[in-house]
Amino acid sequence: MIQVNLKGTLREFESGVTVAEVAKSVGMGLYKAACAGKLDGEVVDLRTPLTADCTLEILTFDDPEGKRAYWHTTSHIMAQAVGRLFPGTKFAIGPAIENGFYYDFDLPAPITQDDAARIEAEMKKIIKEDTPLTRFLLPPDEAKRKMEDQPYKQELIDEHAGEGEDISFYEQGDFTDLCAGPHLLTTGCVKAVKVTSLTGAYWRGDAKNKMLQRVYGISFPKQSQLDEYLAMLEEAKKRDHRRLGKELGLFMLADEGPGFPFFLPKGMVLKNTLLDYWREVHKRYGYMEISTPILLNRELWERSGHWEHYKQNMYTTVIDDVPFGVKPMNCPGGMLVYKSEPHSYRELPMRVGELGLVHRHELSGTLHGLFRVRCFTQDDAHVFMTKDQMEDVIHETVRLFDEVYSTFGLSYEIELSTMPEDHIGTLEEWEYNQKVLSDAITAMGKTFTVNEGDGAFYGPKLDFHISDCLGRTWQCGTIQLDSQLPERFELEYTGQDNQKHRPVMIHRVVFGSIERFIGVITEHFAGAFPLWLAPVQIRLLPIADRHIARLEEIKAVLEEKGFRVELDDRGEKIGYKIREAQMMKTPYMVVVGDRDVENGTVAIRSYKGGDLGTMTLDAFLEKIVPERDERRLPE
RNA sequence: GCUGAUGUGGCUCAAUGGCAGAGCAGUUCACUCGUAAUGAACAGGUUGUCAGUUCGAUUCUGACCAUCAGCUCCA
Repeated sequence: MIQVNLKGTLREFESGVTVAEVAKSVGMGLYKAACAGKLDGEVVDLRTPLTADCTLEILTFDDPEGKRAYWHTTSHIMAQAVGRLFPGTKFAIGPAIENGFYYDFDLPAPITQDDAARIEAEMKKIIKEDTPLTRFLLPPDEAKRKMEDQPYKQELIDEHAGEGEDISFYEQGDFTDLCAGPHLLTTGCVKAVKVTSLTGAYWRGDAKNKMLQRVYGISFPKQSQLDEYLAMLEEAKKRDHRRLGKELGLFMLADEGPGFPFFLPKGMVLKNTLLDYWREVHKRYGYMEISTPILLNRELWERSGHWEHYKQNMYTTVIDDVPFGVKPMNCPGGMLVYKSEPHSYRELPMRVGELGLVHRHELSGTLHGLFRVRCFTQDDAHVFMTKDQMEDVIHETVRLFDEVYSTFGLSYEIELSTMPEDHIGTLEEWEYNQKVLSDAITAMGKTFTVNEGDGAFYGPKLDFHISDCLGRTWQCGTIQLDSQLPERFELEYTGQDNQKHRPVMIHRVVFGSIERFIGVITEHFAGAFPLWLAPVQIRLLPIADRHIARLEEIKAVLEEKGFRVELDDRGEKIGYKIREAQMMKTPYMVVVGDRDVENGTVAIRSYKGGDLGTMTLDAFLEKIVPERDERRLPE
């Protein structure tokens, strides 16, 4: 007999009892919902036998690991369905992902959108068949024989062969796949499924390899959960910044300049308001501001290393027979500014900001609204410092990030990106700088994940991925630690000891790119910006033409207080004007009719709250001035 | 860049190998109205571009351009 600790309760079982059987003993509900087990902290398959005293937790769809097992099983069901519908299919891989799963196939012929419906129907059939999944192990050579007509599986087996362990397989009826698991017990445990999209994807994610067909899907234990998920996708579609950007008149893109956004008057108000805010914050944190040229000669880019490591993304031209590069980053210009005069240790840390317009030739297929463009404004800054100021400067920078992001109600996750293959500097320098970054962030009580090999070519970086209200994440801020450029540009400061020393520096952006940030907050707020950001803050709506004069007086008062106001003097009914102001997501509407002119009042309507009733203009101002000045978020 | 899809007035979308249509938006006129669409009239298109097939192409074919879903890449 063995003792199993189930959520603090000790239970006795025969040795060899499986995780699934333990779940069954607790109750059918948990047995049916079980996706995997957590045995002494390790995720295991439901078929795993228990042979010693242990602590066990039954994982369901509500646990992240249980969800993975659920989706992974659904991906096997999809593979089985595709195998049945398209004989001769070669199977690649089919993992669970953040939202659902995919499976990559090498198909005899390309599949179309109609096939997606057929695959989904076949999957439902397999679910109905309720076939058990069984698990078995084979040594590598036998595994290869079992998968002899599957070239991609052969490659995967070869990779595992070196580890000297047997290969784990799962089988469900007419479909077998090598897989470490864990998996559900039968195909019938999966309830609601949906094939979400079809696309191409390279084998092993390498553009040199063959492109396979990737089929994405998602599944849930209840139809209602699937419906909810699909409704969430609809909501995300409505919030798409490309759609809202058009509807709200913020920006446009033209065929004549792919990836080069045009800002329209309302978008320009938004952009300038963000930049005003940025300047206010950075001034408070002791930053200076500079501006460096967009075009600089090739010799500079060679010195900075960009010519060697970033040329494929740079636009170039020739002026008076001299080759020039359009800046893809602001740093080299910043280096020249630092070098233009001698510096003392007393000036350090020296914080130099630049709202720099950079151009990068991104691949055409990667362009995406304002999220991925070929020309954007970085809210860049370089902080030059001594080595022993590094930690303080990083802390101060993270505090600045915290302040800015919380102003927008955005939360974030930190990623540490380490040395890429294509880099400058020694391994020792990289490791030292990576440690400085990770220690600094840990000392602040913050956690981070590591993104191996994803640093900039000149140094490691902390990337700030901010998540919007739908839980999607976007990389915006980054702090990059750089000891290479100061070396290459021979930057110096005079120390207390009257000797020349080399400073270190960080590159950092908070918004990342103003363009991307505008896209992110547009989706985050669903276009209904907080009062301080709204391009039009108040719209004035006369009931009839005779009320226009009174609203013109009100307009003058509001504008005098610095508000952005529009008067809708068209000869339309009040309902029509309100509808339009609502659709433009205008925070406040001021309605004036006979009653208001007589009583000296205004009728206020807010975008979020509807009709707020009648008040004096002063009372209205008392409400909205602090709302704007404190940059309050919408409720 | 790669794989697949798409491209019709400002927007959303119809239709067809034989004169391209609707709603919204726009303009004009009437209405002067109290919290999400007043009515009428008018105007608006070389169907992404360039070739080809055809008596005739917006429709079929090809190339290119752009966009979309992903891959790769990235602020």
